Formats: sequence, C-alpha cells, structure tokens
Amino acid sequence: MTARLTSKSTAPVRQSSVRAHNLALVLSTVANSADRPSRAAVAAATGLTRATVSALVDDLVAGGLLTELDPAPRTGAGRPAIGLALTSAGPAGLGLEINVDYRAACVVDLTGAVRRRLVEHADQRPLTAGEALAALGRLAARARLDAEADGLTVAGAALAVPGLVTDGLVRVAPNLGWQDVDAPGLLRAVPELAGLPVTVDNEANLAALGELRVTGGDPTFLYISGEIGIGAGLVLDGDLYRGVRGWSGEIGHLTVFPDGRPCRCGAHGCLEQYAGQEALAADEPLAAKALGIALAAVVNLLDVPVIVLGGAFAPHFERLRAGIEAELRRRVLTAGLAPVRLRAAALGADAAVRGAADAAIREVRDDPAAWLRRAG
Amino acid sequence: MTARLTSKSTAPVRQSSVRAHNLALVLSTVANSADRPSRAAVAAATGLTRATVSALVDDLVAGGLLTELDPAPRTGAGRPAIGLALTSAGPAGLGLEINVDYRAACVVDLTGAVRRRLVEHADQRPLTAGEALAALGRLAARARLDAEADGLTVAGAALAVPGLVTDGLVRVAPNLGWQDVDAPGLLRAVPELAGLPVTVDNEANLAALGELRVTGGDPTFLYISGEIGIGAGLVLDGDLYRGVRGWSGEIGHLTVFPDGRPCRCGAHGCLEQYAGQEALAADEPLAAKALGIALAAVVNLLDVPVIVLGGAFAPHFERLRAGIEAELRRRVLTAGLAPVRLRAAALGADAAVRGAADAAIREVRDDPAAWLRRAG
DNA sequence: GCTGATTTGTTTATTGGTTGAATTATTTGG
DNA sequence: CCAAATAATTCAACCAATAAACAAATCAGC
Repeated sequence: MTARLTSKSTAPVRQSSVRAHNLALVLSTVANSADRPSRAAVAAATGLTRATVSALVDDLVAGGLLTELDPAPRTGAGRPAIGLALTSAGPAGLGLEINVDYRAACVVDLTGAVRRRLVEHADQRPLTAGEALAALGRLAARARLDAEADGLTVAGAALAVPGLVTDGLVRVAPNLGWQDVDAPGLLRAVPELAGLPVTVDNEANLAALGELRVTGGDPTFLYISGEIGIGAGLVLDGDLYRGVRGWSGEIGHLTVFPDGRPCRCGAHGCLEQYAGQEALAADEPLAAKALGIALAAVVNLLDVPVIVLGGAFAPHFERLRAGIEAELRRRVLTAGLAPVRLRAAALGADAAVRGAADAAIREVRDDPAAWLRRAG
Repeated sequence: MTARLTSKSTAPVRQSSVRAHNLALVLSTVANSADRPSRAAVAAATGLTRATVSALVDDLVAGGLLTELDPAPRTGAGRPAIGLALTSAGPAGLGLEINVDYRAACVVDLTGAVRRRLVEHADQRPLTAGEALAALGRLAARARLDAEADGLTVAGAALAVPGLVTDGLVRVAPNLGWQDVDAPGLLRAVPELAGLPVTVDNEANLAALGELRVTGGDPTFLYISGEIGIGAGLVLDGDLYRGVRGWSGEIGHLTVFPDGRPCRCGAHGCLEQYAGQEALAADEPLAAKALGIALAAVVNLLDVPVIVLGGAFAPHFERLRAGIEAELRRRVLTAGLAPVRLRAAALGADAAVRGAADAAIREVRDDPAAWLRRAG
C-alpha cells in the first residue's frame, strides 16, 4: 500500500521530501524492531525494495544514526545478515527543566537511554527569570560537555516549565512568578549553548511524552500530573496535542462541584481544590470522586482508552484507583463497551526532564534528513 | 520551504505519492482562492514551479476536476491569464441521513454547492434497520439518478446516524433501536448504489464537518448539537477528531452536577438532563449554566477557540448566550488571555446530511489522484 | 570437502516526477 | 509598430525509487 501523504501542509513535495520521509521510515522501523533487523528485514517491514533500503541505510550509517552490528543474529541458510541498530554514540537530546525548587538537565541518546542527569535543588522563586535561566544554562552547558566527552553530539534541547507556553514564549508561570519570558532566547545566550535549537513546553506535556517512550504499547493516552497545580498532557496517536495556542490540558480547573470550594483561579469547585497536592496529603475523601468525574469528562469527550496517573498522583495510585474506576464506570457512556484502563506512571519525578530530552531527540528521529544535512 | 511529510504512516513513499500530494495541493489552492487563480498564481501560492503546476492542472482539467474559465480576470500588461476553478459538473458527494422521524439525501458538487435535496418524513422507529436502510437506499438511488441527469458523477456516499459508529458498523443507535448494523453493506445492496463507496458516521460529527465548510475562517472548533441527545463534533485543524474507537464527543453525558438528576445512562447530573431538548423546551433555568460548565471543561482541556451551537440549541442561542459566556469567563483558565468565541450554527436541521455530502466529496478533494485513476 | 540451495546485499538500466532555463504566446503602453 | 511584461509550454537535466540481474556468504546433503 502506498502512502497518501495528503497531510494538510500547504507546502509542495519534491523528491527530496520522499527521501526524507523514507529515511525516517527506515530509522523508525529499526527503532521499533525488537531484534536487530537486517536491511532485508527492514525492506520487508516497510514495503520498500532492498535496493532502496540499502541506499537509505548507507546514508544513515554514514550520518552516524545507525550502526552495523558485527555478530548478526543468525537463522537458517543463506548469506548472514548484518544487524542494524540505533547508534548510541551519535546525536543526543538535552532535556531541561526549571521548577519551583529545582533545576535539572538530562541527556538521552538516540536509543532512548539516559546518559547524564544533573539536578540542582534550590528555590527558584526569589530569582528573576533571567537569573534562573542563566543558572540552568550553566547546568545545561555542563551536561553538554559531559555528553560530548561520551562521544555524543547534542542535537537540540527542550525546556519544561510549569506554565502556559505559546510560540516559544512562556506566557505565564505563576509558581515561578514569570510572565512573557523568552526562555529559549535567554538560554541560547549562554555561550556554550550558542547555535543549539531550543524549544519550551509545558511540563505536563513533556512528562506525557516521557511516559510515551516508556509506555510501549499505547500511543493514545491522557497523562495527568499533580504538582503544585494539576496538569494533563494529551497524547493522540503518538503525538502531543497542544491545542490551538498551546493551552490545552488545564484539567486542574475542570469544574467538578459547580458550587463548591472557591479556587485561586476565581471559579468554584475546580478539580484542583479536591485533588491537588494539599488535598492528597490531607487524605481528602473526595479526591478520587473528583478525579473520576473529571477523567470521565475527558473520556466521554475524547474516547481516550488509557489514563496514566503521574506526578504526585503516582504514590497514591492504589488508594485512589477503586474510587476513580467506580466513577468512570458510572459516568463514561461507553464504559460497558470497553473499560478505560488506568495506570500509574512508570517514570517518577524526572518524567518532565526525561520527556524534554525525548522531545529533543525525537526531532532527529522524526526527521533524520535534517540531521544528515547538518552533519554534512 | 519544503514539506516534511513525516506523517506517522508506516507506508513507503514513492514518486507517485509526490504527484498525488501535489495534485491535492493544487486543487485545494484553487478551491481556497477567492478569485479564479491562474496557473502562475497557483505556482506562486504553492511554491511549485509553473511547469509543474501546468502539468498538474492539465491532469486535473482532463480528469474533470478543474475547468478553465474563458473570460479571465484581467489586470495590467502581459499575456492574459486563464482562470481556474473547481468544476461543478464533475464528481459529487452523496450525503445520507437517517433519523428518528425522517430520511434525507443531499448531493453536493465539488464547489460545495447543494445540487439536490430529498427528504422523507416518516417515523423510522417501527422499521427494522434493514427496512429503514432499504427505504433510504431508494431515496439515495433517486438522488443519484437526479445528479447524473445534471451531469454529475456521484463519487461516494456518507451516512449520518444518531449513534455510536466503529469501523463502519453502527454499534448502537438507541433512538432508532439499532444494534450492530452494517449500514454501508445494506446500502450497497441496493442495485442502483452498487459499487459506490459508502461510509457511516455519527450525525454530530458530520454536522460539525458541514459547519466547517460554511464557517470559513476557523479550522478548529467544537460543534455541539442538541437533538434527542446532545452530541458534539470536534474539528481540529480542519479534520474531524473521532477518538480512538470513534466514540468521541459524548458531551451529553459530561457530569455537571455530580449528585444531580438521574440520567437514563445510569449516572447522575449529566448535561443532557439540564440542556437536552426537553429541558430547553421547558425553559429550564439551569440550561445555560450547565452548558457553560461543560463547555468550559472542553476549552480547559483542549484549548478550542470557537464553539458553535447547532441543532436544537441554535434557536435558543440568544437566550442562552449570556449565561454560557458568564460561565466560560469564570471557569476557563485562559479566558483572560483570549476569550472563547461562541457562535450559532449557520446550517439548520440539514447540517448532518449536508456534512455527510461534504465528507463524501472531501475524499475527492483530499485525494484527487485516486479519482483520476478511477475516471481513467 | 565439494555442490547446490538459499538468503543477503549491491549494481545497473529504467521509470516517474520536479526543476530550471529557454521559448512561445498574448496583452498593454509609448 | 515596437518594447516591456506576464502567462503558459517545451525540453534537457536531475533525483529517487524500482525491477531484475548479479555477487557474496552461508547451510545442507552427499
């Protein structure tokens, strides 16, 4: 079957786009293979011819994205295959996070392995955005040097922040006291990071992306993270849904009890008042019910088959589970047809940094042609 | 700028895919141009060369999708341009709808003009699914013949039903008394419809798609329709989001008052109990508040900038507006940054049939290469 | 230990599709 | 009537995938 490629892009397609797509296809096929596939196996899996796959693989090997494994896995007769695998010495993603009481950096290589992890505990609130980002920049520079000492090349960085992000601008991060901060710009100002592509995103979004890497099977799920606020990251078919302006996932302010407790946002009965970190710590009896009501809304609306509880929810998972599931059974219209699956997050407090690093390396995985061009 | 084409498809890309994409690109560029663009204008708009555009346009003209307009719009010096426009005599989409008290068919041509509209009022509930679909099939056959008399060729059909749809199967349509009905199969059994590609979808989804065509500017919005139940269709960036199993948009069973009135679904406090057709007719005082709470949830979750009230809500729009907007202002976290826009639907009761016809003709617009292959 | 079967990977000619430059066509303005 | 300008077409070159033939490296059987 041939691809349709009728994506909504208004850009023309040339032959080089074909190559770019097929390079990505080969790379992801190798990445998703359990064992080390041969060129022939990749050809069979993708539908491309062996000749084409050979040419593509040669480019990817030359560009340092794939490696040929000498002791190839054998079976039956015939010329022995050459195993292919993602290289662990090529490009790497640099994940960064800035939060209320710590700064963190994380380096992930193309295989998804965490190669470096640096954390500095310190209250960020007394600092200006510029000061905090300068300090984070120093941490990032150290991580980059460390990574390069390991033979890695940092291809790009992504920054996780607890706030609303639009067009690379942190519009507002209440818990940090930030407003309209050009975080990527300030980071790139650090000499050791000059020229590095830097993106910013909401921490819940990136944590969801981190969970995706670990999750394996489910490409569509809602990740809900309880930190100071409650945020959610929605992954639809392996891609983050960010909303039109990047302001999606504000599940903490879903109304669960319309005339309930007043919330700092000005409304009444927000989920955050019943299942926020303080409520959880206080063993608030309504937490599970409130979560169940809010999550049922998400499922009714979006038909999300899996919900992952992360952040501060993860440690309370077993306690909350029954209550949430009871509400889901009652309130989800299609619960009878297929129950919603509830899971605790596999990653802990470092989900967001980890996800940020994944997001950065993902750019290379999704568009290897761009990397090959850069690498020359 | 070149397209990346790194869609998640696991299919290989060949040169023919490039042509398919660029054919669609040219067609949609012509469709979205206010005036009749020349080949040169299309080239400038798309980034393709004039030579390529000429070749593509020739194919589209030969295949009966575009027409050259003799009196081209003139300006300044130089050889006069040949205007291009979608043909109104080529392929057409056949929209079908079956609902509690009527059957309907609708033919829309490539330009989006409604060319035929047939409605039969009759209670469908006493009929079996087979009987109802046979009757609808006769209506569809008539619409098809009428369309062909007008020089149109029906390219495909889409059917709107008030129920849950998965993989072309109507899993359950409570108000019709249907369960696990292979509606496309039964329709194709009608001799005059043999060989026609038929799809099924939920009525709210298709109504949303119908509204998209009329709406013009906003490619992302939530359409909410109050019929017997309350359904919603979510259009993200011009495409319908159907959920993983096609069960999205069940907004009628969002919880608005957790311990409120019992609902036929077994839960308590569902939106439907406060803003359903009966509640609206009875001038239920809580309708606007309930709608506001539910819609605020959607916006917080998905960052949808526009909400369209359709179906039974449209006539009550002015009465409900202030109440809904007040709740949105209170409960949407980002309301201060950019208010949610609320609109009454432009289409009336025929939104779903109309949307179904649009969905059918959309297939041709999105993949003209397939049509050209079929047309020979 | 040789021979044939088998599978992997590469080479080569062909095909399909876009590009860029040159060419032709048709108008306006002086 | 000619020059400038704009539209559309033609044609050689290029790029990428394909199909088929070919080379390489192993196993199985005698």
